[in-house]
Amino acid sequence: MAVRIASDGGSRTGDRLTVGVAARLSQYLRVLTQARKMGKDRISSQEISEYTNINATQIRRDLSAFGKFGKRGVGYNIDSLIAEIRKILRTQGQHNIALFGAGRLGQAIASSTIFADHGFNIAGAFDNDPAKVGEPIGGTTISGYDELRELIREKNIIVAVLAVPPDAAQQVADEVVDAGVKIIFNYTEALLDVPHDVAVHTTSPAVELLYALYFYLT
Amino acid sequence: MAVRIASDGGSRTGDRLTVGVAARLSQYLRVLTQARKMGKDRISSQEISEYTNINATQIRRDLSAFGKFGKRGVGYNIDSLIAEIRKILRTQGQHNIALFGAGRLGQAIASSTIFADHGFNIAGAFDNDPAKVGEPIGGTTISGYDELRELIREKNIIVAVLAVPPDAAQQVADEVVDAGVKIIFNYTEALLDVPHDVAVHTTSPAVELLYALYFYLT
DNA sequence: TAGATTGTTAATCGATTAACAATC
DNA sequence: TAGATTGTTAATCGATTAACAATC
Repeated sequence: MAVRIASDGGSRTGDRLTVGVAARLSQYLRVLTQARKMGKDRISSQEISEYTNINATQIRRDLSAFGKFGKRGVGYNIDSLIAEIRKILRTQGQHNIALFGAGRLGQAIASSTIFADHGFNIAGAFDNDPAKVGEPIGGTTISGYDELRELIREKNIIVAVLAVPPDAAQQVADEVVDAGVKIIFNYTEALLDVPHDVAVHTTSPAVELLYALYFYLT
Repeated sequence: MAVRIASDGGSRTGDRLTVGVAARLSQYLRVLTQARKMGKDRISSQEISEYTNINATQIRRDLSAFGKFGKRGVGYNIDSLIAEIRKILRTQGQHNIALFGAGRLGQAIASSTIFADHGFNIAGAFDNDPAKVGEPIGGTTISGYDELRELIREKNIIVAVLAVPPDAAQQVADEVVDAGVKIIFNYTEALLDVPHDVAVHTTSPAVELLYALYFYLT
């Protein structure tokens, strides 16, 4: 467990990060990972700011609460900053996740590097179409829903990604929750009812557009 | 233009919403739209809270800054609340958007209702594969990049959705910006460099998972 | 009437920002 | 040395929350 620190400017309460800080650190990680992929070695708070729309002072403030990771006049070394943030977020290892739905969206997800880039390994994929069961998808094979419980337990999966039709989403959510999943990433527009100890994250591109449009229109 | 209001508890500065309020109102709209689709007529701030992870008091506070939309002891009428929020966000009409990339992800986007549900009409779709040009996708037809400028001007498009391979993303971004697009919704993990008057929104499911995982692990 | 839920207040806490000395 | 950028302070602003009267 982490060391309890009394005064840190609000980034931690007790030994837990605040929601805001954890969200921002994750954003920095996205930019750093991609910048490294593009061959960059170091980056300034100003550059991170341009890609995240988070104020540069806020970024330096967030980071300096945990140590002096930068070099004045130079910026931050990307490799070491990634390592530091991973340490802070305690997400250094690999995590197995399960994908539900092997349609166009599911296939697009499985063949992209968006999850793998951040240490998430698609360890199981499920579809209710018998014709798809046994077919390869990404680095794994499509399974039927009858193998769900066993695979989730065996691979120690706590994250489920839902890429099923919206009218099937609640049923799949019920099944994965029952099998022990604690975090659901919902690509459908369905509103999911889950127990309080399960977290649901729903992507809603249209919502983000609505709000971007407001600032364009005004 | 809107009426200037002096004192409203911080939800507006001058006649513009603050970023936080606009983002939350968009979230409420997502939940309301989906709740209506599921046949509900009214909803309480507590229910909206459960689906958005935004505090119920905050929700009532946000809404009451613009009028008394609810009924004590009853809740909010979904249809009228949707209309009110659309009025506040000035997004009552239809908006034409353009989709770039007609691969699995692009096809999944075009055939889902996530954009249509919020008034976004995919008025153009582009792919650089000549074999795909002319094929139907969603409610439109795939065009080649040579038709880009004309179509964007003709259909008055200011929003581009990027579902292309990551290594093509910057080039497509450059072209759409040049053609007049002001908002880019980026489904790729690429970091996009654009002029300051263009807004980029990047989806990063893995980032949201990292951060959800942190709160699960601690 | 009794129960439920809004609208609103007041207090606290975290986020944001400008500014600048320190230093690479 | 000159230029750049971090680390940090101080001040302000917006978000969050509990509590509860109003009222459907």
